[in-house]
Amino acid sequence: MTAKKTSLKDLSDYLGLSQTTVSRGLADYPEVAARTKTRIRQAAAELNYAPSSSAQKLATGRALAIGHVITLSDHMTLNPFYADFIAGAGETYADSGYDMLISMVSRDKELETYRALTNSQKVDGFVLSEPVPDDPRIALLQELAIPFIVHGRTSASISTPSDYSWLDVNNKRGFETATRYLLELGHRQIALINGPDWLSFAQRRKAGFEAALLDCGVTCPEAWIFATDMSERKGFEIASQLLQQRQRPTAILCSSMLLALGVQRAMHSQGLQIGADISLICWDDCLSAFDNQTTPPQFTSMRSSIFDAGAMVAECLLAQIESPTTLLHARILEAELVKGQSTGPVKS
Amino acid sequence: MTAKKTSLKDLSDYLGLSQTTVSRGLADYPEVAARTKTRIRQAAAELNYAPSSSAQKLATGRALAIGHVITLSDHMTLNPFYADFIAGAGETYADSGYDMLISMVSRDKELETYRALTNSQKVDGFVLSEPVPDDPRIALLQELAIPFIVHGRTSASISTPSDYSWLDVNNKRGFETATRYLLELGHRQIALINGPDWLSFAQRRKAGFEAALLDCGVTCPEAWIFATDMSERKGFEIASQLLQQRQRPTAILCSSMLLALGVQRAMHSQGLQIGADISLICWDDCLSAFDNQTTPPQFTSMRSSIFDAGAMVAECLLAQIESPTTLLHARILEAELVKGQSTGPVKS
DNA sequence: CGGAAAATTGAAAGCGGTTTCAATTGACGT
DNA sequence: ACGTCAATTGAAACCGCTTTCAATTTTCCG
Repeated sequence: MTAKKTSLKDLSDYLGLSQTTVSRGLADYPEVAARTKTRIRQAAAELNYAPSSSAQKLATGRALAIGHVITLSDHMTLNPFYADFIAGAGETYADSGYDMLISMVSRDKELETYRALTNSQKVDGFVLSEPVPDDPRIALLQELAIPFIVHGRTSASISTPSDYSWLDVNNKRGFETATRYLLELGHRQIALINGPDWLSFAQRRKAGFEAALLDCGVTCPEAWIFATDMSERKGFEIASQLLQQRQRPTAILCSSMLLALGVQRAMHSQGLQIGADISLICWDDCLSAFDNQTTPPQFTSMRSSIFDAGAMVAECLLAQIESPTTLLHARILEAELVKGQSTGPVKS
Repeated sequence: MTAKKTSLKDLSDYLGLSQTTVSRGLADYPEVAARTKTRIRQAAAELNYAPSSSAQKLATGRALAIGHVITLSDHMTLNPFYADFIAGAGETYADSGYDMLISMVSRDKELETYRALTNSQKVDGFVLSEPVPDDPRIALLQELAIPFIVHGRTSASISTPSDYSWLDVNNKRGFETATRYLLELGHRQIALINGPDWLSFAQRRKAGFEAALLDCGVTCPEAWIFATDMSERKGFEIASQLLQQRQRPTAILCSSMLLALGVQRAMHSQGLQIGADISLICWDDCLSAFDNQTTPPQFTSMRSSIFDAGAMVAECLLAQIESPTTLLHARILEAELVKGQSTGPVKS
């Protein structure tokens, strides 16, 4: 019943043309007569022809695919930020005819996976996420000489030219701005619930937080700075503990909306009014599952769409792949302070 | 500097053997002498040889890849459930040497994408998610004669043999059990906040809910049954409205923990105590970002790990691909009722 | 030691495209 | 009608691996 897949040969036989001409016709080469092209296209559609991707890859050497290697941590957690990021990137790939290859591996197989994907030529490039300072993946990919781009960056300052491509949001300035805003509102007792402290972005946010405080001569006890997984539950647990102390903060800065939801729950369960009793600002990645887009928004936040970031990262990478002469990309995005209902002047 | 990728030919030349033997040696064919094999392996490691995947695909006809086509809906939302599901499947693929190919496309390009991936032989099979009754994707894939498995199922009852493979959780029984539990606690005014009503799983959950009610002669006003996107915000909005009615439910059943979090926020903001004033049961997919695993759990829920489901689905599909004689898989999982802090006897 | 059977290894034909270089066809000017 | 040059089309090599079938080498026994 189901005839075998039609190959180029089938198609050319059917048309009474050579494979060469048909191949060219489909690729829209100028030297093929217009009439022939139409004929070819029509026959292709008729026979439902699609070139075998592997044959194409073999012949051209291009895989037309981008790799994302995701490490499932110990608790097998795939964070929702990554999901939105991937969605953004994926859309761009699809629009450009690229495929997205995702490898879920444990951390100990991570480097090996990059190497294998590269050697077997399954992908034309990689996107790295969640860089850590001095990330070994970067060194490896440079050695393998395969194009890649980092979402985030390791440790270089913005102005230092780096030897790899990256696109990052200005985490430091973002939290500096947020902190300043709290300070303007009169807050002096501010706690920070940050992401895992080995990640570069978390380090930068903390730096921004501290810079703003320092600038105003305000200090924050070490015990009020938390580095944690960014889950609702952690937000709840940390805030619950924080709010029971005799001396408690009048404002809290969270590295994600998930954490903020947890904090909110803790506040509610202790009968505290968000915005009135305690102010809260969170980073808002504009995740589709947590939209903070009501007017006014539920949370005052530093907003920067991670979906859009995914799309931009993908674009840069593809540009780099398609024209190898392209210089490295290094780009910083600014997050926007969005005033919502979760902040207010400090209670006197 | 970076030498060209080593090919099989390079390797065999280096060893003074034929490509045939080297190829066989690497694939561990029995007819290759043990000593030769070791020599080959060693040289391969030395030269950092990895076969070109496209050449391999071309020669064997197997892509060693599974496709997941994800449609970004109008709001470009990628739901977090899917992320966990994918993670589970991805892990299985990686363990079996398969790649995961993800295509993010708009809904109108969906079918076309399945067709293209199949025709270009980029994948050996597909995993479908979120089936709708009479899903056109199923018909298409059957026509294309490519292996696939559905997470969920269309409309057949459990016992009816279906003409495609699927793995589903018993949504109907799950919500029937949950509803019964609420009834046992004395609740008679129960509202349902369900997922989008065109999705099969939502229809089944609703059926379970109604079956349990009917069984006890309890009725639920149509206005208390909601079909909605499963986001925190929707949960909040719906519950806010629901709780302001003069006659309000004493218990609420939610199709996801995300919705439950929103409901919880609405209750808090109206000064209601969850579990005491109003009981709440939600479906818990064990998403990594929302763990409900404290003891006792925050929410009473019907629990069934979607990560595990992803892994199981992947296993079934791979089995089907590797031995085409394998019969279709059709398997149902039961969700577990986990009693948490969000339910209590009805207030009299 | 001779020869058949068993163990290894190789040559070459695909797999299904792309691309180089040559061949054919057609148009045009004289 | 004929030569010339541009416009089209083809033949065949090649991409890197698998696999069929044949060739070669060993091993084993009478």
